[in-house]
Amino acid sequence: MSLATKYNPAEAEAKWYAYWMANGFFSSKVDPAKEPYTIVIPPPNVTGVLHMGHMLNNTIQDVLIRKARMQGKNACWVPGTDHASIATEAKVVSMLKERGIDKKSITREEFLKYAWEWKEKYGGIILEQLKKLGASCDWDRTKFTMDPDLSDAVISVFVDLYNKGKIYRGVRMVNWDPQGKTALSDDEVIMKEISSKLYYIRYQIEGSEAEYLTIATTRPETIMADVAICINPNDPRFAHLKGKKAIIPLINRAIPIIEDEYVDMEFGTGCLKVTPAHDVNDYELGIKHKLPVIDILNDDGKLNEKAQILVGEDRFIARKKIGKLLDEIGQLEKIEDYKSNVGHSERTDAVIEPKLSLQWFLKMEEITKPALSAVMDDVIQLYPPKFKNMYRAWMENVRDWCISRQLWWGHQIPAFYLPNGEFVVAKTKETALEIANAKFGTNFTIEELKQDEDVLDTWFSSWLWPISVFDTEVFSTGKPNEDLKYYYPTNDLVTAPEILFFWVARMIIAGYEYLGEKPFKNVYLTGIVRDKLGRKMSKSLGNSPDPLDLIANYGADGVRTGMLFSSPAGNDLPFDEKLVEQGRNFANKIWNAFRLVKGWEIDENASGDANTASIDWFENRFQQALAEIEDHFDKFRISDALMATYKLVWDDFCSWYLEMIKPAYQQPIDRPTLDKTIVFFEDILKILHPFMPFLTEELWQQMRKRSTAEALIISSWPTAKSFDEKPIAEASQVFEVVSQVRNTRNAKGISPKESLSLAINTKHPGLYQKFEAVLKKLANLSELQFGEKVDNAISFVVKSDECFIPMAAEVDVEKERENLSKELEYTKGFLATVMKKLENERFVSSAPAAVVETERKKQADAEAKIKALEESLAKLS
RNA sequence: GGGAGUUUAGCUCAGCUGGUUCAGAGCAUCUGCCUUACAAGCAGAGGGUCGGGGGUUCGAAUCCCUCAACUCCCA
Repeated sequence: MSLATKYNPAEAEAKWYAYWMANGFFSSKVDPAKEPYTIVIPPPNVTGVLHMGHMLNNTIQDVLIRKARMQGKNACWVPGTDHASIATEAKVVSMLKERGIDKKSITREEFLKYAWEWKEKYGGIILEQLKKLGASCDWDRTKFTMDPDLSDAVISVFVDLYNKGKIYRGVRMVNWDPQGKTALSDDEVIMKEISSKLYYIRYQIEGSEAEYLTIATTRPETIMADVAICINPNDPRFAHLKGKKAIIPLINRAIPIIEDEYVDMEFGTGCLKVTPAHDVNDYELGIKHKLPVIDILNDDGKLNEKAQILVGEDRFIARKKIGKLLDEIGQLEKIEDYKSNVGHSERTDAVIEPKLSLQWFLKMEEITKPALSAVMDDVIQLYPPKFKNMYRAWMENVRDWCISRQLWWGHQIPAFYLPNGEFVVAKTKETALEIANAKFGTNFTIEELKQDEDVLDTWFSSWLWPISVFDTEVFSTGKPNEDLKYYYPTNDLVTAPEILFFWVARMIIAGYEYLGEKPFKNVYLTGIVRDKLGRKMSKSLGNSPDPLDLIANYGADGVRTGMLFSSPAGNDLPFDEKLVEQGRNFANKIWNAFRLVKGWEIDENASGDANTASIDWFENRFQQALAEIEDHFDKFRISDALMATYKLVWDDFCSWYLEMIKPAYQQPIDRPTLDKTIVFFEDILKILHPFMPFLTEELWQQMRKRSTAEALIISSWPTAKSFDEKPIAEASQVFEVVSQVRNTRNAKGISPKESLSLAINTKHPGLYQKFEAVLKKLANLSELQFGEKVDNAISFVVKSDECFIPMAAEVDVEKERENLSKELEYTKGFLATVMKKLENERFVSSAPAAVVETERKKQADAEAKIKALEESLAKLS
């Protein structure tokens, strides 16, 4: 035996990945004769590194694509990355900072040069890491959202939607990240519960020295931006204040007291300060009551001169100082502890500042309609379907999408501002100039046009991904190319529920808007990978293992199966290294099964008759398991498909089948059995391949000499055939007898080496005779007899068959009686529950015939078993 | 505050439109084994009032009501 007792993954992984690549097995070309099966990768951040979430997500995609490939489909998995504006720009800014360069001191062009350098250096590392996992992407198709053609597509779409009147520019309250100095979409804001303080502040009533009202606020630093105090018109406490004015403390500016039922009389003091520039609700209120807007904060979150006091102070420092100042002049009534939900930037974690600013928006109301019905009508299927509700809630209450970002890294908005204060949207500056001069009858020069400084939200490019990876021109031409016609719509999308709205919904929107067709048929939503304590794995917590270390320690196949053991769709995966250990052990088990089979000598003259029953059983059992596995795959129950495969391989193939046909030590095997066993092994390698590509290819190639065209990765998936339940049931009855004999050994402390004899009192001796060789081998029996009564024996009952193991030593009759009685009691109890049903007239008359029939069968089985047990008991005396 | 989801063995989860010994699987635990494919293993075993309560039904983990706990989304 030349093979090591332990599988060494590292070597196989490097070898076979290179082999698959060299032979172009991952690549896909349009072929109308074949059915396409397409997945587009959720593009990871170009400068990111592989984390556990990617591992789970991409393992699932690879399982799906490898299976489809083996099923003869034209499998195409398109890889790529996105430019992740905010995250990447933040990284570049801090890289420049380390080099002593301030972003403000350099031009946009210089900055972009650094950014591209950064991208060239770190970009694509993540794709190389995916190869270690075994990802069988068509790497020739690798795309990046800022590739020139993909960028062109983004710009075309912007211009198109603008021309259709769906994109507009407007002043809106946005989520402002003062640290990243950019607007964020609602989805990029994370709400966190924060302990803060509620400040109770007194505002003097104008024209009355002693009279004042009190407001409660968590943001005292914004009082200088107050433009009104609002009371509820139904609130008797403040009726006397109607029409009067209040004076803002510290700056002594008088503001009107207005009335609106919006004010909650229960909350705080019932008086609300209205600050339209710094609160979304106040902004709406301001519009309703035609109030002015005073914005006292700069883009960086510091107070500006409109605040009059504390100019230049940071908002949080100002908050504390205002509190102190108010206290000094006696206008601070009290401070209470208070918990509130405060928005934080997903990227920088800065507290979000509601801010009025001029941004670009996409109107969502009309454009989302086909995308909503596609999911509601299951034209696009979500797995698990529970996410439909969430999807609908979002789509029905969707707000216009703020698509501009105050960044440089990304697609610069193609809007050009003219000296006359107007602007023109066009793909290029040249076109913009033509349009401008034609429209306004002007003679502007190209130098006079100034392009919008902002870039587009990254999602505004990735929402085109399932289209633009195949065809970037269709957005302007309307004519799909051959690739797009063939591969679109794609089949399955595998992604995280967190981005169901950000990305999945928007891809659906774009798909219908530009092709009138869904971008994918199925959306498989994975869970979040968490640590043992249930925390999300993150770099900042340091609770995530390095995926590449895991691969090095447990093998890619071990990690892949480990990730899938416990990850039903949509459920979080509480990661435990035990799982990948189990995966590794499984790989090793298969490896050793191979060592066994590979080590057998052949006796060409030997007959295989003794093994025909075993072979017949496994053939049917394999088909039964295959049907089950296919069903799991159809329903996207990937972990269940893996578990069914795992049990078939470990329990049925290794623990039963191989033991059944295994020749005695150093004895040869017969040719027919070996040939059949190798076919079984090959089928097993096939169904394992999507989960464990490396190990299976390695063993496949060692099994026989293979040509390139015979590689496992492109071999054909086993064909499902109908199967016969009978041999499966017969074998399981025989296995039950084997287990009972082993159990008896265990209970009596008899060594497995000591052979026993067995007598069975049965109406079906043929069943046992068929498996006689197997029974003798697996239970270590010297003799198998059929007959009525055996003296001094331990007995047990399987189905209605009495089994006796004669003992050399005296059997403890009382103990045996006790055991048999116990089982008799149980069976009688069971029979009673069955009879209760059958004696119930209403059950017999109202239950379906098949159900009644099974109950009758249960009755017959139980009665037979009771009879056998009673006979065994009688023999004990 | 509004909505959704979850609750089944120590852990992670199956259990489809109520009815096959339906109370399951994997892991973990316990017992005995280094039996020449595999100790990363082999052979056995134990373990749950299906969150609580009520109802519908011949029959409920499954359907309805109610309470409780946890999670997520939105405000």
